[in-house]
Amino acid sequence: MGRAPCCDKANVKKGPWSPEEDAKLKAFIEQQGTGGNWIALPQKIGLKRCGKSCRLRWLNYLRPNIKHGGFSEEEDRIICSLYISIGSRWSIIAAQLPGRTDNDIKNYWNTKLKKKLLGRRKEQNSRRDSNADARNSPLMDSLSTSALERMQLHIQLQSLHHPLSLLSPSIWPRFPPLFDGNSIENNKNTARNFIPNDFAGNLIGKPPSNGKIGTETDERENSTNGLSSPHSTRFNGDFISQEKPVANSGMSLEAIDGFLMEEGELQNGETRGFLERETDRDGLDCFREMESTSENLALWVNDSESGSFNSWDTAYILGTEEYDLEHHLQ
DNA sequence: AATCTGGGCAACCGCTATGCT
DNA sequence: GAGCATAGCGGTTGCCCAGAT
Repeated sequence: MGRAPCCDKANVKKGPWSPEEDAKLKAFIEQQGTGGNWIALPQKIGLKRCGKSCRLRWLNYLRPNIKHGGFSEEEDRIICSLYISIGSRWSIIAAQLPGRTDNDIKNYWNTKLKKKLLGRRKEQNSRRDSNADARNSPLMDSLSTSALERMQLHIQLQSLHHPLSLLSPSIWPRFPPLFDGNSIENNKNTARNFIPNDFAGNLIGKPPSNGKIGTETDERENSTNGLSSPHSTRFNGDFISQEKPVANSGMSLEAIDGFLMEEGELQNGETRGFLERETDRDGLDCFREMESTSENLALWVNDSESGSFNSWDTAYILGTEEYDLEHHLQ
């Protein structure tokens, strides 16, 4: 027998929220909080809504200090930086942008930012075709969509800086890391080198107590009234502050700025001061993923259900020097 | 003016993680 | 440890609207 539904689907209203519903929900939560039980909340206040729907409405729309639209360039860069590093972990990305919701960022990325970054330089298509053999390899097939997308972004970035590099028959041109020199500590090929500092220090620094690869839990509404601590994210018990945006991100904002170059600069082959180092390509976990696929598959956390790899999880493993791999693999 | 098309965004769905008994 | 309820997350859907035809 399957699990009982969280609500009576037949008697639950769907679709857009009315101002009256918003007012009811907002007033109740502001006065009494969620009571730690979203499922029971709609009944308490006489809303014919699913508890999950109430939670989503509160988190994404009614919660105080929510910002909608009008993303700044600084926010663009942070989103790009984190997406390239950790992929579509929207809740984590949102944690670094106070007032922004994961849904908002996800929509913004899917509808605007991604196109902004990937849609440039259509004339580069023929060059990319020259690498078709590499892209069609079994190795590439085993990579997650997210990793491929991030790799595509990085390759594009590479092509901007070294236009001839994509003519190379090798799929492993030298990919300079997307970091400034300050964040690279001892070049130990750890995730600390490419995960923004807050993550490296507070999220990756400790192995999970249960030996499982980390999962993150958004704690924004876990307080009793759902109002306090609107920006703290838990990762296996370690909290990171969301009050401190990644201004000191390990990934140089100037590097991300390269994504946002205007077409004229591209045409002129100009760059704006990113990708100065030529030492390695370990700056991005999408490449780490590729290497792992061919050589170190055992290090990977393979989600056999979905068939996808999780590059953030890998970043966790590789980024934790003291982490016991054997323990993880047991 | 009517219809079509695509973008933007709110909301929903399904799955996994977590906590409790 | 098992089973269940709930929370949370990310992907997807579908509606609305503006611009194009």
